Formats: sequence, structure tokens, C-alpha cells
Amino acid sequence: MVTIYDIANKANVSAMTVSRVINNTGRVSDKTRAKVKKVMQELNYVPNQMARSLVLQQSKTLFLLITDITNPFYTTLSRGAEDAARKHGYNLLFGNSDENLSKESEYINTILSTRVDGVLLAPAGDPSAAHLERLLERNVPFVLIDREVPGIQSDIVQGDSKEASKKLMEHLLSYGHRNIALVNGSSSISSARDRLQGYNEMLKLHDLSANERYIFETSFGPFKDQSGLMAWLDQLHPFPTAFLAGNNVLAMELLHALRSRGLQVPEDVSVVCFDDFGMYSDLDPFITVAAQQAYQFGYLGMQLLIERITDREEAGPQKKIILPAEIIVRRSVKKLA
Amino acid sequence: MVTIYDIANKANVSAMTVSRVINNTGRVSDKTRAKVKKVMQELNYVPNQMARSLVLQQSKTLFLLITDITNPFYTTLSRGAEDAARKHGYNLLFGNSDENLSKESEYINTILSTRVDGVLLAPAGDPSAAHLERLLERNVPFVLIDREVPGIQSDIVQGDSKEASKKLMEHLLSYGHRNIALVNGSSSISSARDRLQGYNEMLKLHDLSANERYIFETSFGPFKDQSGLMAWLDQLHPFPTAFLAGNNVLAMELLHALRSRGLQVPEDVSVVCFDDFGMYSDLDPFITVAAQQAYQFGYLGMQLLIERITDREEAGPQKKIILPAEIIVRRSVKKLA
DNA sequence: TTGTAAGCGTTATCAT
DNA sequence: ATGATAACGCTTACAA
Repeated sequence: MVTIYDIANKANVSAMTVSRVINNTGRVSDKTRAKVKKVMQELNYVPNQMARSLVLQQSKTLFLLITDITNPFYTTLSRGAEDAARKHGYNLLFGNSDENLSKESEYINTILSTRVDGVLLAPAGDPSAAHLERLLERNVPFVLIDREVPGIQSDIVQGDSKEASKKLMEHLLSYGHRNIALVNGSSSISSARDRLQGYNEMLKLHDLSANERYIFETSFGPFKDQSGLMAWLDQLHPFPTAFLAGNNVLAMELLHALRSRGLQVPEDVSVVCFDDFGMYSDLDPFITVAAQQAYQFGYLGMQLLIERITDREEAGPQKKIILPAEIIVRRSVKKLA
Repeated sequence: MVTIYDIANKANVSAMTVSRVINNTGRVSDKTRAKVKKVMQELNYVPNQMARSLVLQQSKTLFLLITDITNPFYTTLSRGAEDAARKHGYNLLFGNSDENLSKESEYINTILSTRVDGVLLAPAGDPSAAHLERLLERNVPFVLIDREVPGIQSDIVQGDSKEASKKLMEHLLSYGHRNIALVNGSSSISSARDRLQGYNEMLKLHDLSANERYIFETSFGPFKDQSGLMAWLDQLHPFPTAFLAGNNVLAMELLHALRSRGLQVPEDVSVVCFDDFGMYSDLDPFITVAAQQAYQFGYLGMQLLIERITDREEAGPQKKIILPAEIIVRRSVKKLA
């Protein structure tokens, strides 16, 4: 591997001069600069980022930890985060926790030992607090996306889940639905709780009794065949006329389960959900959704993170960005007589 | 930041002893070991991976460069790669080139300066050869996925694109279609060429003349509204009864364009494509596809890479894994009278 | 304008 | 079983 010293030798200068040329710092005569650059070219020199990070005490690398790489909400979010990071000259490491706390914990190890400058992450749930504490101890700046964690102070970019949930419910209710079931993510996740709350509040507002049986709680992802979901559907009576799914993955699992029971959407049963389907939004059936601004979650989150890192000293107050969702009415909801 | 010396001081041993404890190398008395471990706990010590990499001359980090993070083929592939990497104790860095050669080039810079131990990548196209040469110069092991690059020798995991293309065509032909158009990725990409070849060979086999006009070449992704595609469709006559799309993104773009022309699939026009839709496969319309083993592309590719790195000395012959695709017949193809 | 020396946090080598 | 020293490739501080 060619080092700064190889360049220095061949160019008959000191390593320091080479360093200066590389970083455009200090004064170097044009002649020397040209000579050094030429040698770097010849030897195909590429600086060793690790050596540099070691002395600089910063890696110019950020980490993005998402919970489901197969979910278009997160991949679109990733694009946003990537764009923002690169725009500011940071490299980006990705990790994928699969909504799994122990995988998340492993990634926290990686993050800590890898000495990244900061982390943008969607926590797997409330117990992630322990992982975040480890970041805090080490003074690793982080920004939360999509989910808050009780007991943890930090910048965060969130969706307005409760409000969106209410709108989705409003839509169903206005179409005459009264028996509405909820397929939701784990209640140890703040966004799931907010969605549940919106659901309950709208039921109450319409003087409908909340039926515990109508609520099914499972993982937000990744997608799998849900035998649990099937079993739950089997024991439902009266069978709901409509379902609200806590995210797009759950909507897919639900659709899958409904189909295997021979039920058509929207003819036999109506479905709405959180999150749009990325490029698949053009596929039938057009599900009515609360579309979140996935790209912005990533882009803005990354911006908050970079600000935090840049203005490290002036701690400043915690920032919270709440992104509204847009209800896109398509045709997965049937109007009841 | 607490270092190995902090531990050493507090435990009244040398840094070397701490290092031995951390890495379980050499001989350390149980008593000393226990003492050191206790101090590490107390001080919440996490080794500095960069310092370690610097001396070890290896980072235990691999890089995965894909071309479209919004494409489920690549995200599923990523899961496979991630699983394989972690299984062998490697960390994984992701990058996303967006099918864009200059973004790819930037990532090659990152890869080089970051001193990763190896790279698994889907090249953006034949011109990627220049980038791969840079890896070769530096002796950075790499494995190609999905696409080969003329002039570059390397291990590779590929799909059997030509064969799958023929099967897809066979399906269309057997349903009576004769006017079949192809929406394909750039011909500077080997897989696109293979798919075109399969298309042409089947036409020839059935004594159908290849109509240049029936072939539209564009980017494999990421998804966008395709005004070019629209324009192309507009000047097509006779209008094809069926379309073969070179991947799932193109299929979506095509569907989008067809829909805006008021055409239904399969009633008005038939569509088949490469790559399944991940969890969206359950959405209507069920497109008939050549499903590739995305997960295996990543998993096996990563295995090849790790083998290469491990047996670095015994160069061994280039390995080539060809994964067949499975035709999944759904209902996007109409039987013609 | 250029160079020398020390140090970033770790491990390999050689002593003891 | 444990420790001292040098080295990995680079940059900062200081000197010339």
C-alpha cells in the first residue's frame, strides 16, 4: 500500500508537505505542489482514511440504522438520508435491525467501535432506551426517526401518527364503517401507540365501543406469512367490514391473509393503511393510505444530525420535526349502504 | 474517550495485557483477566476499531454497492449479503449508485480510502470497468453481482438472463402473442444484453421478424415517470399485444404509462417482466414474472467474497455462479384467440 | 516554504 | 504470565 511517505520520498519532500498538498492546508509553493501531485498520480495514492480518523478523532462517517430494508418507507427514507449526508461530505454506513432488539444491540456495538461521528436511527422500540444510553455515555450524537423513546432526550423527526390515524378512521367512518379492526405494530413502539390512540379516539368520538378483540398486535416487519394473523381473523365475529393497518407491511400481510380466506378488497372488506407503497402504488388494488413523507424523514433527520455534530458545543434545545401525512383516497374502501 | 491505557492504569497492568484479554490471545492469568474485565466494564470500554484496523491492516468491514435501493431485488439481495457478512463476523457498509456511473465512482473513492477488506457490487454498466481497474490496482478483492463487465476477470453471481428471457417469451408466444415489445435497461449492461438476446432468439425461432421499433431502451431504475416511454408508446403501430419488461422497475413504469393511456392489463395488453415484487407480489395485478433468487445473489456473492479474502494467497480460478430464474405464471397475460 | 517530532489507539515482537 | 517498544499512516505543533 502506498503511503504518504512513499510520495514524500519520490517527490523529495517531507511527509508533511505531502499532507499539506492533500489537505490544501498551510503554504506550499506551486512548484512543490505540482511535483507532489504528479507523484501521487503516478503512484495512484489514496489517503488512508483510518489513519486520518485516528488522529483527527472524527471519521466523517455517519451511520443510518433502519428497522426494515425491505420496506419502501425505509428505503425511500434512506435515499433522503444518503443525499443529505453526501451533500455535506459525509460517508454513510447503513444497518438494518429487522425490528429486532438484539440485532440493534449488535449494530450499536459496531457503531461504538467504529467511531462514527453520529447516528440516525429508527429505534426498534422502547427497550432501545438501553442502547441509546450507551450512545449517550459515549457522547455519540444521534437523531431519532419515526419513533420516540420514553426517557430519551434527542432531536427527532416524527410523523403525526395520531392525527393521520384519525383521518384514516374518519374516512372509514364516513363511508359507513362501524366494525373496524386494527392490525398494528408492537405497542412498545411509540408510533404504534399513537396510531392506536387515534383509532380509539375516533371510536369514542363516534360513540362506538372499543372491542379489544378487534385489535391485533404484531411486528411492523419484515413481511412474513402471518399464521397468527390468520388465527386472529378466524375468531373474529362479527367480522369487521374494514381494517386499518399500522403500516404498509402489515397491510400486505393482511391482504395476503384476507385473500387466502377468499375475501376481496374492497368488495368484501375494506382496507386502509399507513405509508404509501413507493413505486408499487400503481399496482392494484389501490389501497387508500396515509402517505408519509419518507424521503423527508431521512433528509431532515440527517440535517438535524449534521447540525448537532457541527454545533456540538452550543448544545441548544432538542429539536422535534413533525411531518404530517397525506391521506390518499384510492379505492380500497367500499361505501356501505 | 477511554483507551486501553486507561484500563491498564486502573487495573495495574500493561496495555498489552489488556489487549490480550480483549482478543483472547496469549496467556493471561485468570485473576488478571478477571480484574481487567471488571475495569473494562466499569469504564465502559469499547475498542477503537480504527486503531485496530490500522495496525492489523484489515478492517473486518466489507462494502456492498447496489444500483437501486428502492428496487426489492436489490434490497432482498442486500438482506442476503448482510446475513452472510455478519455470519462471518464482518461489518457491512452499503452504498447505492442509482445506476449512475459518477456516483459509483465516488463510492469507489470511499471504498479505497476506507480500506475495506472487500467489495460486493453490482456494476452500473460496462464503463464500470474503469472503476474496477482501480480496485484491481489496489488489490481490493471484489465480487460482481448480477452483471459482468467485459475485460474484467472476477468471481461473479449472475442470473441466467438469456434463458429466463426465452422462457418469458415462450410463455407469451404460447398464449398467441406475436407483436411483442421489449422495454429494457441500457445495453451497456450485460444482463440487459442477455435479455435482449433471449428476446431476439425466440422471435427468430418462431420466424418472427425483429422490429427495431419494438425495443425501448432506458435505465433499469430508479423508478420515475417516463415521458420517453410515453412518447415511444405513442408512435407504436401496430400496437403490441404484449410487453416484456427487463426488470420490475421498468414493469412499473410501463404499467404507469399504459394506465395513463387507459389500457388495462391483461384485458387490453399483456405484460411480463424480470424479477418478482417482494412483498408486493400479492398486490393486483398479478404480473407474470421471471423471479430471480435475489436473496441468494447477495448471500452467495458475499460467500464468494469472503472466501476470496480468506484464501487470498491461493488465488484459485475465477468462480461463476449462475442462478436460474423461475417463471411464475400469474394473470397479466391474456390468451389470444 | 518546508521539515522534525510526537502522538492518535491498537497489536506484534521480543524480553523478562 | 506480563511488559517495553516499535509500528500502522496520518496530522498538529513547533522549529528552521
